[in-house]
Amino acid sequence: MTDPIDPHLPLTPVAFEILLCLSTGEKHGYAILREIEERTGGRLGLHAGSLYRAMARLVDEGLLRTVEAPERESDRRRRYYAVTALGREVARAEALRLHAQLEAARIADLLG
Amino acid sequence: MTDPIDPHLPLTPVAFEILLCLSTGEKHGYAILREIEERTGGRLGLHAGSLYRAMARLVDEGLLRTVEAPERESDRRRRYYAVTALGREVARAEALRLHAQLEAARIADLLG
DNA sequence: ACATACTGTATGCGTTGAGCACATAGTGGG
DNA sequence: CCCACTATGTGCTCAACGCATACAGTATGT
Repeated sequence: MTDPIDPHLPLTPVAFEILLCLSTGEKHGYAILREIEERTGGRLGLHAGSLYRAMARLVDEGLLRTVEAPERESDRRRRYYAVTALGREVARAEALRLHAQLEAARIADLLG
Repeated sequence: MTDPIDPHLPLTPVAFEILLCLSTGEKHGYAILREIEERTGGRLGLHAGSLYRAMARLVDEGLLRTVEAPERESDRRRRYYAVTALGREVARAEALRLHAQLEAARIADLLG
């Protein structure tokens, strides 16, 4: 059978960050931008343009989907996104791949 | 002061794999190819062309350097590579970045 | 009411990195 | 001496991102 997950790997750093961010709840683009900026301490210089394009692509690939804005939302410009079941599986597979890589890094004595 | 490490991050998955591989000793390209193929179980479909081009780029950026072939080497086609001091620092920084990402993944309950 | 700054999404342009096919040469076994 | 395998490398193309820029909605101050 053809694996629905494998062809999406490896995820780009940007794509993986987005999926991680949305794994903890539905959010709109700009909120994701600020969250990643804060979590990485600005180390991953993520530009707005890159983010919105990446999200559009992820929707296209079926890893994300757009959702209705929550009830109390006042700003009608905001577009909310959620991770699909497939997106969650892909993110999990990517996390496992990275985990294996870090095992190798530990063996190579790059970490403590 | 200008940071010599940051501008290299994030590394591409291919570049990081190569640096990891060479962290455990000097090797030639094809050996790296087979080692990555085996370690990732073929999941990272690394093509020869991508590998050699990536290595040339890493040499250009000062993360790798070419070295003399070991004494007992019989196949004169082989070109040996080693990680530079900068390359090792960059690989370490990338490993730390990924480690932080995986922490976030664990919080998002993507891992066990 | 109006100016201004900030929030939020999006597109145009150029560069870079990788997939894939292919080229070419050296090595070793039957 | 074939032929398969090892080993490195190039041409073509496309995907993803950095950066600049555009533009609309929102909030704040005077």
